[in-house]
Amino acid sequence: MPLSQNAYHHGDLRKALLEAGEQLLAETGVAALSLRSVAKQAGVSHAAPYRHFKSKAALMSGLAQAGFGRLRSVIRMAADKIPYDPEQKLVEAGVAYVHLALRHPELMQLMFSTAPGQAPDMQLRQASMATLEPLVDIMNTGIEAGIFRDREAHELALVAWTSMHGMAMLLVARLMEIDVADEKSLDGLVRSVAQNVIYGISR
Amino acid sequence: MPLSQNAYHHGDLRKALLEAGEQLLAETGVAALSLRSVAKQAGVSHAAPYRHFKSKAALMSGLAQAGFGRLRSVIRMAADKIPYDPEQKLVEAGVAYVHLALRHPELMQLMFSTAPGQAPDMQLRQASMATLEPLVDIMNTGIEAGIFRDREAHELALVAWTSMHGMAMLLVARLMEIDVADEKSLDGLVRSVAQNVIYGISR
DNA sequence: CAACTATGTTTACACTGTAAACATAGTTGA
DNA sequence: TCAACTATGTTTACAGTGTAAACATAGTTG
Repeated sequence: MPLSQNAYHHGDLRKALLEAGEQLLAETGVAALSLRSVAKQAGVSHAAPYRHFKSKAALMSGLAQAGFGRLRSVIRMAADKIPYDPEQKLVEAGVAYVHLALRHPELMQLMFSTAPGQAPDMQLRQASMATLEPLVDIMNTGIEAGIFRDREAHELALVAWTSMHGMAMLLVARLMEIDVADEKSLDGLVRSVAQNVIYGISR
Repeated sequence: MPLSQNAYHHGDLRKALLEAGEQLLAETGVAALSLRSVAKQAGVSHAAPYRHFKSKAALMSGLAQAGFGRLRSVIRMAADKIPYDPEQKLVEAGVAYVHLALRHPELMQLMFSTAPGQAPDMQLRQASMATLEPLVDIMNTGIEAGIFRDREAHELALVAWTSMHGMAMLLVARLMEIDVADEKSLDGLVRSVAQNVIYGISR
């Protein structure tokens, strides 16, 4: 039995470690997320992770990449729910962005706290920039429909991304004076900011 | 000599620790910033900081507060340089925000990485929200001058803050495809985003 | 000047990331 | 077939971490 799990060889420890890390991240927070605790959660010795990740940072990067995947997917799903209206697509994308951030604050912090001032590894960078894709798509349809100003879609998408991201991170850090648990007022804030962004990019 | 420095009692160890922390933060990065290294840098034993900060987190919070003070001051100075034009004030505030972030990426990361999902201590929260004040002032003058839309200044300031902040943090994390060292293109990006924000809040 | 308080140091402990030496299982080539 | 090899685990070791407790010293106050 080559790929099965037995006492010694795990089967797919890499995936198991990422899952264990994700769970511990949500439960205990990013500060308490140690390599050793992840290994224990996955049921292996504390040095086993080094066969699949060259350092703790590499494991973290793996978790962050998965997070970016989910973020992009959530944004795209939110936009796809609205069939035609690009403005409404943008609003819903913003709401989805903020909601995901507040449901997984620890993951969000991890994703965007690459060692500051030094480049993240290429895979992580690629995963993060993929976040922009759904926004660029929205902008393109909006531009073609004559709703948004005729600039490069990338430029307009950046405006949307920066403000969504800033809002999400300030909310996660509890640095804005708003009760995050009150979904009514939270969504109101998001829609207000999103609407102002739309004003800015509409013709 | 009551307040002098002698072999045993330091004089003002609290301030010395904050200064040592600030220096080490810039030099070695937030990941390598340990309580013990700060104590050593300040020339005291590794447990001495506990007489002035109840935990490492409290020291970090102190550093973050000082950072918020600098951020607010930099924003205000940038806005004050422009005498009349509120739009231009806003652009310069954005440029200043991003420049400070890129000159002190480690500090920035520290300031906005409060343990996610749980409220920061009141002093830190207060310090962070004071960042909004210069922006609110700009909005008020813009609204009174009939340049910006007649909404609550706070609402408009939030739009500006979120997008400035998002851009700054994405740049610090090196998650945007732009050469941060190239000041020309960096400022171009900032001004582009700022201009779009202004479109959005202008009447 | 005795008691008290503030502010340091020393010692101790459990935990961390990581490297090195070792063990075991699966794969491969003569 | 089975010996060599590789992949993937474990164990042991080490320096560094945050923090608590016991202790030491200086400044302040009755």
